[in-house]
Amino acid sequence: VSEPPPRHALTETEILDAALALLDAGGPAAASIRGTAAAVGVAPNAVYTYFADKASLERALVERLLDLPAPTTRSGDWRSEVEAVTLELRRRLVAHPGVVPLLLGRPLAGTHALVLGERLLGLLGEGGLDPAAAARGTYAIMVFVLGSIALEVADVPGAGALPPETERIDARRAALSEVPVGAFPRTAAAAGVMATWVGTEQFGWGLRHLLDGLAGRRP
Amino acid sequence: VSEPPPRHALTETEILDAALALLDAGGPAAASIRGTAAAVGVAPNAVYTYFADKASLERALVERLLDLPAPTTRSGDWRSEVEAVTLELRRRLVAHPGVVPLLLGRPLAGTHALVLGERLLGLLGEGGLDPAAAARGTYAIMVFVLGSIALEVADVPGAGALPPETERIDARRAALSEVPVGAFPRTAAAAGVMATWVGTEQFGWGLRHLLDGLAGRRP
DNA sequence: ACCTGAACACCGTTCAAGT
DNA sequence: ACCTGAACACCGTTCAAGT
Repeated sequence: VSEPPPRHALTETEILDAALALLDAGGPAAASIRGTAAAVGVAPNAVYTYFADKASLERALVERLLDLPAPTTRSGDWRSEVEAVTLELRRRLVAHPGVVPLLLGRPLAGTHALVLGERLLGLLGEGGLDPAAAARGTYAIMVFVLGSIALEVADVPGAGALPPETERIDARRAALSEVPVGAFPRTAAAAGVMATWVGTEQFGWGLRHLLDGLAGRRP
Repeated sequence: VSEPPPRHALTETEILDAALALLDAGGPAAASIRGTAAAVGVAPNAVYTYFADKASLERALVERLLDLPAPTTRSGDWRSEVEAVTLELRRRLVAHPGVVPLLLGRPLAGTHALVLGERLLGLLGEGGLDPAAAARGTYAIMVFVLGSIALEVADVPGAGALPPETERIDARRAALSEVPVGAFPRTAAAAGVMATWVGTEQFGWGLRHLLDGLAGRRP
């Protein structure tokens, strides 16, 4: 006799999709086990059939976001290639701000983090860095990328998705305009420049200068 | 007639001390309002006399940790001065790993963050960077410092304080030794170097190379 | 194998009441 | 002004039970 089909043909992907949607809509706290279960239409404890605990679900969510597409074409030299791969990583994470705290809260130990590290190691080797410097340089680049993303996502007040860049620039400008000029003259003077540091431009500027330093080359 | 003294002469500092102690002992989740209240011997809702909500308490905790001692002596040129101030910031944050997620989760908008930014702006100005480059460079340095701290703290598995460096190096070595050599040849080859990247040394290495790049100077 | 109902031990926060 | 008791609406997780 054949078995009756299960009432819910639930999959891990379905659960992760629901959790990510909640995260995007409501911020880091929104992706509760109970909320995710409700979103896919099961009882809270049904989630434990697929994930051992909440940490496992979060790990899977992060891992999926770090699964960058394999590079197909070379855009240029090793420097622009490093820029391309880190920009893609940044784009993905900034698109899902709620996942960023989950990424920053646990070790960068997954398969896709290894893939990324291996790729950066190869590119820095191409750049003429000896193996030790390439390894340390790879770590420094990851530090810069994750730090950029952390600061960018932290700047968004509410939960959910990042507002468009023009709004974020206006918000920064408003915040910086309240810096007391007497106590912070340099900050106040630089406020105009600093307000526009939203998005990929400031990221690219800093990364290129870091690569300059790693390559021992004048910017 | 004189008023009777309050039963508990509670202060904000007392509450923050208790919350920090819980954070250091039990990790980010340990500093609950209820736990903190119990630690100082009051009912949970008594905390709301001093802090509007949990976010306010966390903000105060972060702000207190960013209150770096004012520089008294100049250690050398602008580069070593940048290194000194960021090392001090890193030292403080790494000493209280539980606070790091709280710092990374909200905008860097407090008074002490402004003080730090103003100081870095001045130092980069000394280094000959024009105001715009000094402003962008300051942001890049903050990105690198916070990224370093995030990665370092995230690498610690359990809650509470960071274990001694020798233990952390052993743990990294063990984790890296399990990287499949076939799929990740460069990572496996560099595992020996990478295992020892705990602590201030790798931080200083990366920071100096970033400053090299910002200053347009060969390392 | 997969799901549910019910429960346990927690949360942050609010409100009315006490001193 | 400051604190408490009690309650509300949440959590993650476990366990026994159902199919």
